[in-house]
Amino acid sequence: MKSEAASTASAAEAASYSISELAREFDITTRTIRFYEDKGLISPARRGQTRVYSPEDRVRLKLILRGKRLGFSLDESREIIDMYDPAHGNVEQLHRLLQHIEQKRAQLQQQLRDIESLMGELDDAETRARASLAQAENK
Amino acid sequence: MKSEAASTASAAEAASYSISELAREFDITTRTIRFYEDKGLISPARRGQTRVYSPEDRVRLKLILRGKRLGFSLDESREIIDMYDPAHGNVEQLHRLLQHIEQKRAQLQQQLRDIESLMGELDDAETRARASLAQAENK
DNA sequence: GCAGAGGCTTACGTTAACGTAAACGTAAAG
DNA sequence: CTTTACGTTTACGTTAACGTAAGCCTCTGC
Repeated sequence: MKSEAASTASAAEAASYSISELAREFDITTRTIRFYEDKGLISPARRGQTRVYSPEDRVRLKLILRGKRLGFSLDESREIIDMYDPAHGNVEQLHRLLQHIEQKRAQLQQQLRDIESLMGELDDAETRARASLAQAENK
Repeated sequence: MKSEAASTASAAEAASYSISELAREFDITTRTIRFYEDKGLISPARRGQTRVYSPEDRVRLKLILRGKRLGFSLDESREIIDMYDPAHGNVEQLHRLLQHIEQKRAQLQQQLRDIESLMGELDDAETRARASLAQAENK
């Protein structure tokens, strides 16, 4: 039997991760992970002094990093993560949440358009570059 | 006859823009535009001291802002803009350019995947929020 | 002739997102 | 028993991307 995930030994003991394990997996530094905790984006458990990360913590980290790839600030990523929580109390807050979701959707749609046009331009640039290359070779 | 674009009077006099015109159009400050110039992203002409922006300058500005929406740094945007220039000299540079284009494409594809998943999660979040709302209303 | 309305330069200030380093604790390995 | 590996806190440093403000031209309308 192959060794299991990271720290789980036998049955269903809910895997946990050390800070350096996560750092390695996502190619970031431990400093970065602690920084995110400082900013209130993750709240790992503690065994004594040492941080112990749950699978949920790991998912949060993933969401943060995905946000980064999309150019989101940590505050924006926090907002998005909060949309996931079942913690939205009253009706007014729910309405605000829905508005917020709509805004994010609009932003993502703009990004889609931006990517589409940029992709086209990259195609053009490649075509021109290949043309220049061809001309350079048989000159 | 309706008044033409910004500063062009009669025939084909190649429109030009003042810094504040561009600032208004793109909803940024003049400081920001000058900052981009400082960083070598735009190089407007001068009439005396005053900056005079051509349509090409305006396009560059647009590209920078699109880059920002995609989370690019100014350096990255500069690289992308440079891909457009017909200034790639020798063969080696052309090969590097092609590699660069491929990298950007890969990055954009990752962003596409990220947007897709985030969109799906926004849908889920909306569904849950609407469910909570419905339950709150007929409780 | 002077008050605005722009425009310019120079320069210090600010925020986000970490980097870097010091100084210390602890547990397993040789 | 002392490396070695990993963990912790605290704190100052750094870079990008502007914001903000001061001080100074210059043209246009009244």
